Amino acid sequence: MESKDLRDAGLKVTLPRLKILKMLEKAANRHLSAEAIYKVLLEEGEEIGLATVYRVLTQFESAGLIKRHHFEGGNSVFELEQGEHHDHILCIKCGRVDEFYDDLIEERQNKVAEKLGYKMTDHSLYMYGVCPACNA
Amino acid sequence: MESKDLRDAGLKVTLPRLKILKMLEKAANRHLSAEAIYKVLLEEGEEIGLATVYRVLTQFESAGLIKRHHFEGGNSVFELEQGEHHDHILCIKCGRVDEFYDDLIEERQNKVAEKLGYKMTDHSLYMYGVCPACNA
DNA sequence: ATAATAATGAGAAGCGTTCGCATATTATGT
DNA sequence: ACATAATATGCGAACGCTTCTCATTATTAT
Ligand SMILES: [Mn+2]
Ligand SMILES: [Mn+2]
Ligand SMILES: [Zn+2]
Ligand SMILES: [Zn+2]
Repeated sequence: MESKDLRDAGLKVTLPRLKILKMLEKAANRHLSAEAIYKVLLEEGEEIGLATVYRVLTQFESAGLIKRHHFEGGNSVFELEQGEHHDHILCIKCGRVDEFYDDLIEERQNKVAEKLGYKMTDHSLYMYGVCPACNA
Repeated sequence: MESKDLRDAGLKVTLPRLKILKMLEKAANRHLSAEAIYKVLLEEGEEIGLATVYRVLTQFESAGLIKRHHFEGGNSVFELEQGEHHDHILCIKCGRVDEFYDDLIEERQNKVAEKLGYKMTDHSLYMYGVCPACNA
């Protein structure tokens, strides 16, 4: 239940927060922009402001409920945090996003950071290309 | 000589282009923002507009003379293209940028793209952490 | 030199995002 | 349930980075 998730995160249970969280859980596309979320809510007849969407998403991020990504070209996208880390590959033709996880890449990243004397806190790996469908 | 580089790229040889290219070649910091380049040129007494800096950098990028990076947090940075691809690790405390290249990571990326049926055109890998100096 | 062509600087505009504030909603204690 | 305190909301203005517009100036080809 979404209300519990919000309370656990120390956030008041409000309509905008419930709607946004539900949308991130049910959306066909796992990766949504603030603008996209805002538009869908408007179309569903909600009275919501774009500033609220941004505010709530930032709060969700701080609370660890969602993750923010900076894909190439403009705006941020958000996805539900579901424990397992993964990286992304994007189609430059149709915008499709696929997820992957590669143990060896993760391991080598740690090795590189260690060799350079860094204490790594985060990393982002984005790959860009043409997806199978767009190759036909 | 910079004039030749510009002509080879099909660009007219102008003062702003020469200055910017020279700065990218001589700068202590390999990774410069448009704003940073602009400020230095102003301090050196040049009459230049920020719009020109942005325009020229975009042209250099199209001509393959430089590479643009979108590091976390705000503005793009540019560096001279010198043949060998590399990735970056950034210090979140002092902003230091280190470069690295890992054969195994590159290879695994290709494997991942292949498995997912993508024709990869590009990738960006940024790692974030605390550098050796900032750990002391 | 001249004419044709392209680049420049200045400021306005664009875009995604955040801020400020008066109003509305939620949580708390009775 | 009700009053109260605390917090969140929607709106519009403002922000920071980047691109555009356009009259002026510089570069190239003749
Ligand atoms: Mn994802
Ligand atoms: Mn570099
Ligand atoms: Zn595609
Ligand atoms: Zn550092």
